[in-house]
Amino acid sequence: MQGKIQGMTDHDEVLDGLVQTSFTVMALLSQVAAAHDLSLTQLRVLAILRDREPKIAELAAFLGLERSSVSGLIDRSVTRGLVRRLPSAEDGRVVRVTLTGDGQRFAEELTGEFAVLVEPMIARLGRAEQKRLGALLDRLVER
Amino acid sequence: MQGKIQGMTDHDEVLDGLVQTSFTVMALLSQVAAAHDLSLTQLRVLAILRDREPKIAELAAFLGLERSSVSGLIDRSVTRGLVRRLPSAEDGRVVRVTLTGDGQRFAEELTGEFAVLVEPMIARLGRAEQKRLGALLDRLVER
DNA sequence: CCAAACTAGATGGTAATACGAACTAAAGTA
DNA sequence: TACTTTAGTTCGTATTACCATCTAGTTTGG
Repeated sequence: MQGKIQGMTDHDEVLDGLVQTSFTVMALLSQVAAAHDLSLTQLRVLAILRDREPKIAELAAFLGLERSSVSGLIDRSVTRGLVRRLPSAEDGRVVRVTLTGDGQRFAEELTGEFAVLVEPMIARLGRAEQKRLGALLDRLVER
Repeated sequence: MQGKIQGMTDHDEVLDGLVQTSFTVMALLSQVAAAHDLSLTQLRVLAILRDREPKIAELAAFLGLERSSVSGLIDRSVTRGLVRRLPSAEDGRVVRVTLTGDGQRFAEELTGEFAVLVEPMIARLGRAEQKRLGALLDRLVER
């Protein structure tokens, strides 16, 4: 890219940094996904399911998609054996989505691959800076 | 979301923060795009063209897409009068893509709307922290 | 200096998303 | 029990991106 642009306020600089960083991160995620014939959204679903067992509607809210879209999304992952639909005991209408064993292993693998790809980026910062960045980002997305 | 997860190293925390932040930023960008009947990619093209006049191939490399995809992408933006194809004088094969006047105004507008949406996020940090975050992010994506 | 090889971009066919509207089944409510 | 609401699915449609192919302009080698 082109580095800092003249005449930028601090505010603009954060803004630009966030956008640049986000596109870079998304590109790396897409790369991992593509390497395993997954869409970015499918990758995201696997990541989300690592520590949750959401209903379809919750998953939709999480992803910012319509329920109908998620339904199809889950279909494809079920077909690949990565994910399972569990009927809910309390409410016969709801479905809980969970990772299968394969899905879990796959999700770990993908996480690892992503970590390897981001590593060189993160490594540009020293330990202390990493810690500070982590804390700042956490505050940004908190709640 | 769920805040910090136990047993995370600093390293993992940055990683997680980057992903969370990226998805949030992308969601805001998508929101701006959707409000104006643009795809995220189209929005991105407008942003890129604000300070560049790339050939199709360069644009493709930038976006991480195939040239054929970019060709269609530009078609749609041309139809909307936002963008123009300029033949190159030196090489009769190449096309330079540039913003029209409308496109420029539109791009400014979109940038402004995005800034408004991100503002509350950034405002969670104090001035000094914003500055530090900006600097750290810049180092991450430098070059 | 002209034919062959290469390059930039466009086109056409295909597959994956995502949406909205309509539908089914299960709860909740009056 | 009938009416309404809710969860999820299904279906038809539009958009997006890919790959393979094609066209036109450029470069190179004989």
